[in-house]
Amino acid sequence: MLEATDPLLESEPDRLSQVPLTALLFSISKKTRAIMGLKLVELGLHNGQDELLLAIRGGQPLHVSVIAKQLNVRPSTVSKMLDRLIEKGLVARISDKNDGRRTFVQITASGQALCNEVLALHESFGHILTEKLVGDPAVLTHALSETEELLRNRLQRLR
Amino acid sequence: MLEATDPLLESEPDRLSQVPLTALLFSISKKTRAIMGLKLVELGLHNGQDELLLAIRGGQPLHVSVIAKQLNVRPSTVSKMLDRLIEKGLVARISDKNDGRRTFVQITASGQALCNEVLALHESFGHILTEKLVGDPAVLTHALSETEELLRNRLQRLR
DNA sequence: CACATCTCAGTATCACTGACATGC
DNA sequence: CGCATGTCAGTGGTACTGAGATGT
Repeated sequence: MLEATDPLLESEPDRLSQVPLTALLFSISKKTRAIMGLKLVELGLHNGQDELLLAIRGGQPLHVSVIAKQLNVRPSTVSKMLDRLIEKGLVARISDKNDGRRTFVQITASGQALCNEVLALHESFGHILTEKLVGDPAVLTHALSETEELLRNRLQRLR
Repeated sequence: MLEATDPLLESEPDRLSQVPLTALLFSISKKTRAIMGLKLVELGLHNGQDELLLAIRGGQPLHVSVIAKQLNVRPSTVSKMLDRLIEKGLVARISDKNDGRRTFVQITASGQALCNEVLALHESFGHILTEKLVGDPAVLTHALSETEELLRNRLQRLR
């Protein structure tokens, strides 16, 4: 159906190969999100909470604004997410004694445990990706790596 | 930082290249969604409405359940999205005279116009992806194509 | 006082479930 | 009647804006 390797298509990449490329990228994004959403529900999580958990899995407390920057969302969004994660006992708010305005966020023991499950999920997801891959995984990784960098730069410029 | 082309990494792909691969994929998904979300707001759209519009851009009316299947969501979700898109004058509900239970969804003229802007957006997005790419675009397209197919199969099995 | 940080209230949207009306 | 299709009500989550509280 898709004939990316057809040399004829490369003669006019500006018009022919871009729309399919973006269509692919959008499709991949939506499906990745959808699949992860289904998997995360099994862990009792929703579609952005894993990212927050992973951000603080190191154990050292992070400030709300730092997390917000990392997740590319507003501090108020993080604050509301924290309410829910705290209710589940996965994270904790800790006041910063050096600066009363700031709030530290720390992962709890059960949050850490869940985090490991999330990581296992990621690994099994990677398994799916590579096990049926006919091409070289390194090629895919490299292509995705480049794509990710482009998007990261782009997003920073837009924010 | 990432050394995907290092042959040493390929010796044990099961453990070494999977987590980075999924991390990349997740990062790409989130960033694509974020960037598109920002762009769509400029068109007065939100993050899933473009997909619905594109689904019916052909002009021929589609049933709600068909659209739902295409977007991988429930018919009730589509129904609520329709309320909002109808309010903006982008789509219309049309009753099916052959089957009173069913509802056709058709794009309006202004919906079609907006759809073209969405497509232009996709094209410019593709431009971003390819213009700074050092490798062969066909390689990237092929890799993404394979990834998309894997995810599609996986999502169908989970649904 | 000006500024930073976070929280809170309110809004919009996606997506789900479950109940219901309608029609085959 | 049983089944399918779509809508509606309600819930829960992300994410935003803008207003406030608190502290530097």
